[in-house]
Amino acid sequence: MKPLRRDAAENRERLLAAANQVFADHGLDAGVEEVAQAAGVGMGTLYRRFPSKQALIDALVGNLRLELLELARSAGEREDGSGLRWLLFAAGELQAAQPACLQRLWRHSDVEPEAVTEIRQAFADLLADAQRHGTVRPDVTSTDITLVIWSIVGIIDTTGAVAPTAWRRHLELLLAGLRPSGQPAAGLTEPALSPAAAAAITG
Amino acid sequence: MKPLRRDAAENRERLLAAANQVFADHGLDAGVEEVAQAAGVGMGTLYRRFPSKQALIDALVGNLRLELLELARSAGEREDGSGLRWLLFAAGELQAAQPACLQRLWRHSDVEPEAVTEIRQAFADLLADAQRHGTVRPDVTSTDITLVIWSIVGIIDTTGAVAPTAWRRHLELLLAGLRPSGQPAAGLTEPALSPAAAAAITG
Amino acid sequence: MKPLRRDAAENRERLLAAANQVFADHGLDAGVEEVAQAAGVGMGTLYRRFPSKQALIDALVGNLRLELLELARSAGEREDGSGLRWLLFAAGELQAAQPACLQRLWRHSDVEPEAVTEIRQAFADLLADAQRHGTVRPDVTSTDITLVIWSIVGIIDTTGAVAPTAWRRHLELLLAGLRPSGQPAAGLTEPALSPAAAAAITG
Amino acid sequence: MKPLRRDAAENRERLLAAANQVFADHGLDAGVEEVAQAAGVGMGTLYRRFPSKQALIDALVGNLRLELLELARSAGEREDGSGLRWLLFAAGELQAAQPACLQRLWRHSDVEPEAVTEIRQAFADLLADAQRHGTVRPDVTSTDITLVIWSIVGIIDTTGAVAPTAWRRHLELLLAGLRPSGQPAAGLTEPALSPAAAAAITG
DNA sequence: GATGAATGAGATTTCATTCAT
DNA sequence: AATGAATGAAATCTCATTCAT
Repeated sequence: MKPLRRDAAENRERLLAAANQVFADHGLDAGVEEVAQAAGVGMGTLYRRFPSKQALIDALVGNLRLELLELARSAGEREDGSGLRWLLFAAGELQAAQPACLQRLWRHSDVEPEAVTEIRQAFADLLADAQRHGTVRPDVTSTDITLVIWSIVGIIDTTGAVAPTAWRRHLELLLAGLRPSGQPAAGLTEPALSPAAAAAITG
Repeated sequence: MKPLRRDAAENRERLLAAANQVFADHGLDAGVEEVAQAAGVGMGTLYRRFPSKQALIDALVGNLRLELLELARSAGEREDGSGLRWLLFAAGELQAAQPACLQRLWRHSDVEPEAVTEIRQAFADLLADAQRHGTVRPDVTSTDITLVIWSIVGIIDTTGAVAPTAWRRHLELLLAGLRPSGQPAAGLTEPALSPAAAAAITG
Repeated sequence: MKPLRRDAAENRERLLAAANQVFADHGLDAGVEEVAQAAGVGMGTLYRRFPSKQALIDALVGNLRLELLELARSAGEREDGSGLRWLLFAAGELQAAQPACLQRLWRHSDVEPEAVTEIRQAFADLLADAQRHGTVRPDVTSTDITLVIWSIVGIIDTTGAVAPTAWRRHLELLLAGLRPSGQPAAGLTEPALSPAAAAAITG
Repeated sequence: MKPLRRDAAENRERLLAAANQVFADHGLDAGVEEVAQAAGVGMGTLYRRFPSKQALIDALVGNLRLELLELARSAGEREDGSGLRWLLFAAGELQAAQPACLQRLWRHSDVEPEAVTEIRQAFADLLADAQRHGTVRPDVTSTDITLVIWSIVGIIDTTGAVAPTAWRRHLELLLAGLRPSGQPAAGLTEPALSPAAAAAITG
């Protein structure tokens, strides 16, 4: 596993960036040739770096998982019960910024499986922490948080192209649903999706 | 637009049912030949009924939109403020039962546009009704409800194959987030997604 | 395993014939597109009949093996000790006429394995018969006959394009080598390869 | 045509040796990259020494032809009529030891054409010598000997990987076929191909 | 001179769509 | 009208050859 030559490493990065762009714009069905062109390299270079289209997608997924892991670790350092909320927003930002393979991100695949496990554990710990601090009702489970993420993915998947921050307000509402019974709901600070945008999305 | 002969109409229905099954099982990338086989007809018949694969998908989308419209109209007849909640659950059931083209359902397309408009209006009315009855906080907008639906779509898309009812609990949490500040949160009656299922999905 | 429609069966035959021609002329490395064009059909038709290039080659090999089996059975009906000689010449003719996949014909592959077994057995029986009739020396084994065939394959492979009958005289010499010690050698009735042809082959 | 620097000459030899190995193991379709790796050099070095894959193969062919020429000259020094037999066995040994490009060895190509001519002439002379000594029947021609060689090539090509000496017994039989009518056949001293090996080859 | 990354034409294979039977 | 075979453009992937380091 020797390190890549500098030019090779550059091409690898350009390919990943191009793939992110192309797949985000045209979906994972976009041809690899388009990716290669967007990266400014030939087909052969793409296939030298990534032995198959799947491997290219996997690399994107893996990168994203690792970035999420970084965020999860950062969130774990907070000790005031705000880590869960912080991580959910941070994960949303990351996913909204890199929507190329959202559909594969949380689907079974063998890329960086330890990262997934650790992220899941981090969410569980942060949930417990939040519940200890009384900001989340006690009957919420770890898998409820998982669903929160998948819910956000669904929103970004639908609205991302037109209203890339619409998910934030939805997350606020979700978090309001998680608060303990007695605790008063905070006001919604994020703006709602504009009706015009909603109409543009749905047709 | 003369009516179809009876056998032709039968073929049409069988094709739609087969498409629903096949696309739900293998995604929209599944081949049209598989659909024709599942319907027990030849390719020529499929293309006589639907001039393109896209037209077939559009027909599924249109049907679903019309069914949702039916539900929306039913919900509108409720006058006790419960219509919004009822419609959201009913729409979830429908979407979980027919996950073939969820991703296209709420994307721009010219199939049954009046239905979409009317559904959107129905949600707006039901929201106003709920707010009038004090079951939803007043700063929730109509597009917030739209996002609730897309959120549920995201959940079903991810969990549907393994845990087809997992979305219900999430919707309960979401609805809890919509409740006015003073109103105490109800207990969660739907079961949470099992950790085993979550692990099976994510890998 | 329903029978093919007439037109489909025709196309199948034309593809096999075209493949025989193209592979014989340009080797197995020839592109499948060339085969399709030679058959006068589109690529899709080729791949509808044969799911891969390998399957196409296998079909050729299988056909040839079955034809050889027919010959072997015919040879077995002779009871005057001449069956071995007859079969060797007949197999030579067949192989010289269809040199497309000689190299795969006798290599391990799972096409019609029973045919191979039966052919091998036929040769063994014919050898024993010839030895009983005193036309082949007793220390010749069944695998010696196998090598005779592979030897002929080598000749056809090299000379087939220029001198498609050159193998015959070589087979006469080989058979002379198999005769019992006392038996006088017959005259060579087949013409020798012309020096000009040999020079043309070797360069 | 200045001589190569010592290290360059070394690289050339290592490339030829590697090509012999790789092509023998995986056929001439093996990639040039594999050859370069086996030789422990980079692609650029390979292409500096040999301007194309064909040139590399040609070099192997040329070497083999020159080695055969050496053998032919040695055989010519024998004056007891045994030269032909000796050369055929020696050529067989050489070809069995270097089976990388047997199929090209006797095909038209412009590498070392004088060697080919001289080898052919040597065989013709040795044949005449053998006939003069009465060890080969008079109606055998020079091209018959050529076919003997190609026959051996066919055997090695098929059996070489499993039974690298199987060709010897076949050559004995062939030589028996060449002996004059009156001369008694010698016993076969080489072992026959085992049935197990034959089965392993054919499948 | 040596290296190995980059190139891109060409190979195999798929599949939405058309058309002869 | 129904069938399913035929079509061919487009996708993924390979590899002999070139070229920047």
